[in-house]
Amino acid sequence: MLRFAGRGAGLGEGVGEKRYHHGNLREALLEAAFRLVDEEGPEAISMRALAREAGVSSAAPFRHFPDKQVLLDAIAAKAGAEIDRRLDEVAVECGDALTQFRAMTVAYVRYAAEHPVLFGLVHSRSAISGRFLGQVDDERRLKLIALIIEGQNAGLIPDADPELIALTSEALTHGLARMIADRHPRVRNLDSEEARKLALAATQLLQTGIGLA
Amino acid sequence: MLRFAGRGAGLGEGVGEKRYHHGNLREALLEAAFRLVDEEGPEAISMRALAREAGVSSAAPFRHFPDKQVLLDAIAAKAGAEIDRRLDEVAVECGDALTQFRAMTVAYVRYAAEHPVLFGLVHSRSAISGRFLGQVDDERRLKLIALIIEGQNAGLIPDADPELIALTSEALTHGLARMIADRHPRVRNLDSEEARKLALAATQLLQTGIGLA
DNA sequence: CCGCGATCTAAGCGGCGCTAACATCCGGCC
DNA sequence: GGCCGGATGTTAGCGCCGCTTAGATCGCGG
Repeated sequence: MLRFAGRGAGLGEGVGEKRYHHGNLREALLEAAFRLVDEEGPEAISMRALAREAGVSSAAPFRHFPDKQVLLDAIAAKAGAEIDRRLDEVAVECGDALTQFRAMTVAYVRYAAEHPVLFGLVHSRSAISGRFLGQVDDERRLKLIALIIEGQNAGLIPDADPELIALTSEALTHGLARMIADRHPRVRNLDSEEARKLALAATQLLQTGIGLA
Repeated sequence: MLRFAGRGAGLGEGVGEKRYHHGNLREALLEAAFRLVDEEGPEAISMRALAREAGVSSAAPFRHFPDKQVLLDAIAAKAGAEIDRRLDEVAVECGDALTQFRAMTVAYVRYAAEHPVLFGLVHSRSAISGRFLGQVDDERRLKLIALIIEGQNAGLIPDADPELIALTSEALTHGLARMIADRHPRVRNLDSEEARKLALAATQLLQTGIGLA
C-alpha cells in the first residue's frame, strides 16, 4: 500500500474544508477513473474532469500519472488483477482438470459480461504490452499447461501438444468473452447467468469435439 | 457508388491548382483515414489533420461526416466488407462442411494478423452497433448454420444444436483472431503464415475434441 | 441564365493533454 | 525545535482538438 499522509483528506472530511494537499489524490483519481471507465467507457474520462471531481487543479493529476495512458494502464492492471483473483478463487474448488478448466472459463466469461468495458481495456494493446499483465498471464499459462498434463496422465485428455491444447482452450474462452463484452450481435445482452450457461455448453462441446471423422 | 463531380480533383491534378471544391472529398478523407488507422491506430487521426492532408479547411470534413465517430464507423464498415469478401472467396472453394469452416477460420485469422487495428475497429462497440455489420454478420451466421446442418446430414458433425456448434466454432475463431490482433503475449508477432498454421491446428483440435471421457 | 442547394472557407468557442514556474507543506535530520 | 529539501499542490498558458455558425463559391436543373 501507499503511505497515507496523516493529515490527508479522510472520509470524514468537513464540507467547507480546503487544504493545500489532497492527501490521497492518486487513489482518489484511480478509483474515480476506474468507476467512470467501467460505466461510461475510456473516452468518457479526461484528466481535467477527474481533477475537478477530486477538487484539485487540472495539473495536479500529472504529479501521479505522467500521462493519461499510464492512468488507463493502471486501471487495466487493476481490472486484470480482479480477473486473476476470480480465476484463482474458482480454481481452488478443484475437481479434475477439465472441470477446473470449465469453471475458470465460466468465471472469465462472466467477468466479461459484467464489466465489458474494463474487460476490453485489459486486452487493449497498450495494457497488454505492459509488464504487469504479461507476468500474470505467463503464470496462468504455466498453471494451465500443468493442468493439461495432469489430465493427460489421468487419461482425461488426449496426447496432443499441451501448448496447443492450452492455446485452443483459451482462444475459445477468450473469444466467447470478447464477443459478449463487445456486444457481438450473436450474443447480445446476456446477463451473467446466461453467459455462464453458454460458457458451459461451449466448453462441453470443445471436450467432445465437433467432428465425427 | 457516389457521384463524382466532372471537374473534381482527379489523380492528375496539377500541383499548384487550387479550386474551391475538392470534388471527391468524402472518398479522399475516407481513404486517408483508412490507411492511417490501419498503420497508426484510431487515436492517430484527427479531423483537422485529415482536412490539412486533403488540402481543405478544417470544417470541410464535417460536410461529409457529421462527426468523427461516423467516420470511424465508415472505416470499420469498409474493413468489415473486406473481411466478408475474403471469407466468401475461400468459401467457394468448397470441400465438405468442416474443410470449408477451417478455410474460413484461416482467412479470418489471417486478416487479423495482417490488419490488427482495422480488425479491432470492426469489433468495437460502436461499429458493431451499426446496422451494416449486424446484417453482414447475420447472413454469415445463416450460411454457417446451413453448413453445419449439411455436415450433420453427411454424418460429419454430431447431432448437437447447430446454433451452439456455430457459436462455439466462431468463438474459437474469433478468440484466436483477437489474441493475435491484440498482440496477446501468447501469440505475439505471428506473421500470417504462422497464423494460418495455428488456425489449422486449433480447428483440427476442435473437431477431435480435447476430452477423452 | 439564374437561382438554389451542395460544398467549401473563415472565425471562433470551449475543452483537452500537457508543461513551466512558483507556492505550500510534511518528514527527517541536526 | 527549527529548518530544509523533496513531494505535492497552484496558476497560467501553449497548441491542438471536435464542432458550430455565418457567409462565400460553385454547378446543375429549371
